[in-house]
Amino acid sequence: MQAAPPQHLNPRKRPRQARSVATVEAIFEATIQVLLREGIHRLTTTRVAERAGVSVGTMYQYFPHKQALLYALNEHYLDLVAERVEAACRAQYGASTEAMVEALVTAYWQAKTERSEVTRALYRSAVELDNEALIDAFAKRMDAATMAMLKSAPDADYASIDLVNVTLLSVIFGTVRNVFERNLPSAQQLAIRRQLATMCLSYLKASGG
Amino acid sequence: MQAAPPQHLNPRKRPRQARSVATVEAIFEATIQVLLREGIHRLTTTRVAERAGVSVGTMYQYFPHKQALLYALNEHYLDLVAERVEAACRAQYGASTEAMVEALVTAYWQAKTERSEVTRALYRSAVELDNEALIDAFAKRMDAATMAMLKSAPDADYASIDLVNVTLLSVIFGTVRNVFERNLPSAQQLAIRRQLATMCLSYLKASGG
DNA sequence: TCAATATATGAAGGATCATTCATCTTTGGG
DNA sequence: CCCAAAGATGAATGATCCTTCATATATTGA
Repeated sequence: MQAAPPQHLNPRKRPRQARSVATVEAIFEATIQVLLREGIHRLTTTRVAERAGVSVGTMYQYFPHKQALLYALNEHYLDLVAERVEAACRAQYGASTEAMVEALVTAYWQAKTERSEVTRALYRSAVELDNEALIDAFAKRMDAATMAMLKSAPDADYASIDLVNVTLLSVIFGTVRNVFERNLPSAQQLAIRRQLATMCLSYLKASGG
Repeated sequence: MQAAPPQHLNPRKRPRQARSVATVEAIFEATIQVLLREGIHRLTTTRVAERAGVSVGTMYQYFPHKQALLYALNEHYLDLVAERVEAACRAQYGASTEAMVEALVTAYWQAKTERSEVTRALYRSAVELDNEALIDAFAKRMDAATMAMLKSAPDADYASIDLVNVTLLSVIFGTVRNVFERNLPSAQQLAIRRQLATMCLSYLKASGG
């Protein structure tokens, strides 16, 4: 995610020695842990530092403030998700519409639910964070990835591919989050996921796929 | 929303005189205002009281603590949304599948986006709030409302209506939220809404509607 | 009109937190 | 081996907040 972060959210300095690289990693990990175990209103710089096994001061060497830490964390996470979806899309170039939809739904769903507590924690950390730039960049990346995939379909000819594409993504991303947040039994989650894929496929077919 | 709130979130006492009814209303309104103008991390009991034109002490006569206030606020809001969707569903008993889907998508979409800043503010207020009971109750109400509507269709016979119904709701609710949060231009929002209705309709048709 | 009850006040207590900075320790290239 | 730069420390500061309670005012039914 190379969205230029809002000025004030820039990291303070980059780790140069192996020691500090480890420190920064520990801080990220600790942030997730605290978020998970204590919730966002108990996510304290001191607590994070403590769990990371460093002192508060150290944290402030790399992040100018708490928000910057959370920003960086979200950036990292979205990057992982984006990469996985992109890879899944690339793998389907020239494939059938059916394979494309299946791959897209599966890739996104898994990326989000594999470590669902972490995902949940990050959703929470993002509230009240100026991360519009992050979300935008993510959306654009996903848009480009799926668009390229759809265009490579040998048997498809969409009337308005932009609209079809943005709809597809909105529906998939939205549904995943909704199911995810309702914390339904996993059997039901799986069933819905299948239905979703079916629904998207018939939508694409009807739209020229 | 009659979900028994977690014990600790119960309101402290009910307003009995006209005066205090007005006070409670003012507090609700003020909470939304503060949430809107200042964000959740500046949502302070003092600030809310100030904006409501009462003293902090007064707030604590009706809400045992901040969380209880936010809980009550969300309860109120979800109630409004639920009522509107229920009414929309009731109005379509016996109608065509097409009319049903259109009505459902429109009702929910409008309920959420009509005062979109308020919706956004409430989404934020709900984070880090023990409102699972609220969400569950809301989901159940919606489930019942749409299920009754679908069953009343003269021309439909769904293989597994439970799954179809829960999928439909997940997709609609999820998509609305996704589009909503991405803050797309309203022309595009409208276009996606139309696509969504189309998509749901073809899904229902294919499922036996 | 007059208690009894309901409602409102807001200063003060107690707690938590984000952030800084003077000081100390470690690292790695020469 | 040495030292300049990098990294780490954590007590202290200043600010903000939630919540309480002793006190004051308003309302209502009799």
